[in-house]
Formats: sequence, C-alpha cells, structure tokens
Amino acid sequence: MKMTPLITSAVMHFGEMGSRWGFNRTVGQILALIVLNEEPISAQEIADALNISRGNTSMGLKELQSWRLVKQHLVPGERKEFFIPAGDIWTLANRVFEERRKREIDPTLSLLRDLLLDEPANGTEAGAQNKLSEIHDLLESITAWSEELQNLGPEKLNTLMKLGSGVGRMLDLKDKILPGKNSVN
Amino acid sequence: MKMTPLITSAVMHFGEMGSRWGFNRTVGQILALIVLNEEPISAQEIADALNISRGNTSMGLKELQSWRLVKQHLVPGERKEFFIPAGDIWTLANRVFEERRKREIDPTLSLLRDLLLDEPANGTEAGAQNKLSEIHDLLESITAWSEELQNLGPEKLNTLMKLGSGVGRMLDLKDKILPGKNSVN
DNA sequence: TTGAAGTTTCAGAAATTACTGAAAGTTTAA
DNA sequence: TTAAACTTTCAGTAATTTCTGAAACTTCAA
Repeated sequence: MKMTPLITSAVMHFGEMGSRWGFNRTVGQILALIVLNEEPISAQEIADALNISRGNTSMGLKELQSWRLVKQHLVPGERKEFFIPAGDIWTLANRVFEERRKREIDPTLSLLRDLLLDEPANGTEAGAQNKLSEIHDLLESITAWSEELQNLGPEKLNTLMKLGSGVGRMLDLKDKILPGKNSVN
Repeated sequence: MKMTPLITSAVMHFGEMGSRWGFNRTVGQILALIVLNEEPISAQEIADALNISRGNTSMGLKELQSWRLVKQHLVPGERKEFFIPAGDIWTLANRVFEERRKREIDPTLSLLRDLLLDEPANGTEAGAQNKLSEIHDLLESITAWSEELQNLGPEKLNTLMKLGSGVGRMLDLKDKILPGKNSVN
C-alpha cells in the first residue's frame, strides 16, 4: 500500500469529515482508502497504512459493511479477506443518504406518530401537538420524496439535477401535461 | 414553564437526536423547547426546565443563533432576553439543511478542487484523481441542486414533493415542453 | 488434530466533547 | 457612578466516544 501525498491528504480529510457524515474518524479514513485504491486491499494493509490497531480496523470495516459502503472481495488462493467499495460513487452517496435517513429521521417519525395519538391534556399540549404534527408531516414528505428520487435511478436523477431552474418552469406547466390525479389541491 | 409529559418526551427525544443532526444534546433540547413553547421563553426558564447550567444554556442559545434557528425577542418593559423560533417549521428545516451543507459538503468540495489542480505523480495518483473528480462533480451537483430547490420557495417545493412518481413521467416529457437550452446532452 | 494465518471481541486507556459554576462583563435605572 | 439584574466566558471536571491490544475465535492445510 503506497499512500502518496495526494491520497494521504484525501484520506486525512475524509477522516476529519467522518464524524460530520455520521461515522468516526477512522471509519472515514478506511472508506477513503478503499475507494481511492484501485486494487482490493486487506485489513492488515489498511491498519498499516493508517497506523491504527488491527482491532479498530476490524470494527471500522464492520461498520462500513453495515452502511453497505464496502464489501468483501475474495481473492482466489488468498486466505485473507480483501475489501472493495460496494459500488460506484453514485451508489455510495445514495447509501449514505439512505442510511442517514434511517438514523436521523425514522426514529423521530415513529416517536411523533406515538405522541400524536395521545389526547392533549390541555391548551399547552394542544399547541405543542400542532407543532409536532407539522414536523411529522414535513418529515414524512421528505422521506417519501427521497424514496421517490431513489427509485428514479441515477440517470434520471442526474437529468433532474442538471435541469436546474428548469424545474420551476416545469412545475408551472405541470397541470397541462399531467392533468388529474397528481394535481395538488 | 410547564413541561407536560408530552412536551417532556418530545424535548428528550430531540435531545437524543441532537448529535445525529449536527449539534449536541442540550442544543437539541433547547431547540425543541423553544419551538414547542407558544410564548417566548427566557434563558433562565430554559435552564430551569432542562436542569442545565445557565452557562450551558447561554452557549446553546448562541449555537442555535449561529444556525439561524432561534432568534431573540425583546419584550417591552422586560430587561431579560426572550427567545423564539426563527421561523416556521419549513424555514427551520431549510436552515438545518443549508447549515449542514456548509459544514458537511463545502469543506470537502474546496479540498477536492485543490487536489485536482495538482499533476498526478504516477498511475496510482491518476486513478485516485479520477475518483476524486467523480466525487467532486457529485458534490457540486448536490450543492447546485439544493440551492435550486431552496429558491424555488416552500410552496413550489411542496408541489414538487407531493408530485411523487409524477416526477418520473414529467421527465419523460420534458424535452417536449422545455425544448432547447435545458436539454441534457 | 494440530498449528499457522487469519479475524473478532471487548475491557480498559486515551482522546474528545460537553457541562458546570464562579468570575468577568454588560446594561440600565436611579 | 453605583448597583441590581442580567449575560457571557472559560478553566476545570464529567461524560461520552473512540482506540488499543491481548485473548478468544475461526478456518484451513498438512
């Protein structure tokens, strides 16, 4: 494992950002290393390149697999396990979104649903429930929308993103082209 | 300040989620309290309701103001400062997105731009640069897209989100309705 | 069936992050 | 100008999170 200056900077940066993206420093570094490395890389090579313990490496890889960002790669004839990215950059980004949605939105949505079932005990609670219900609706929209975008597939998603301000114009026209059931009250 | 059971559950939950959303427990709790409370609330009331020190409260409020999620509210005749949400739920969600983009994407984008300026020293670096350039493009698309959505305004954004699977159909038709400059190669 | 080559687990140590509370700072009314 | 009412800062402590490394586990070839 080489670790040229360029790769080192990138790996270090991904480490720093790791915690903001939902995992920790070494997990970020491991991910960067696996993505930037052309060849499959073994756990031991990772530990050496990053100067971290073998144990920490093992946990980091487990976490990355739970995020479905890296996967094992069996090299025939080799006993040890190698690791490679679980897909192209687009796929990885999608997985990060999805996984974060699960961790950042779903639990709240489920709590809000419960809280909204209770009868408000008084005026204060009624007011709070209104707010909570607004939050609930917003989070549901976001969830539904992100699922929608996911099964649009990368190509269409890309088209949509590149469309830029065209989206606004398109919305103005939508009733003409999509009459009926999808019009919004 | 009351803190009925309902409000307590919500506040505690927002505290737990806080760290996943980019701030810490008490900041999350303070935010929930301010949003769910109908009336403006003072720093002292917040500290009492959450059982946290006055100093911590002050830091938390400062952070929430830096995220532009809460703002001061001067009550005439009162010396102390009161706090209220900086806008409706939609606005707050937008601010969180925006702020997180600044913290989670912008620094990486800027590093990637720098790294891509260097001449690759060898084959390994060239390969890594390709990957980095893919990541760069993806992050730029996301940034541009999120800005686009922001200045679409809440109403249109809502229309778009509610459109659901209609988006896919609309994209199929887009060349017919938006000919020319916005077509994607 | 043993042992070499590998992986995983997890208790404790190290590093990081959050919180407290006392002291310093600010504002306003008298 | 003083002092009461309030806010902010920040050094030190507490809580949490991450990391290490030794031990336990697994797999496979001989």
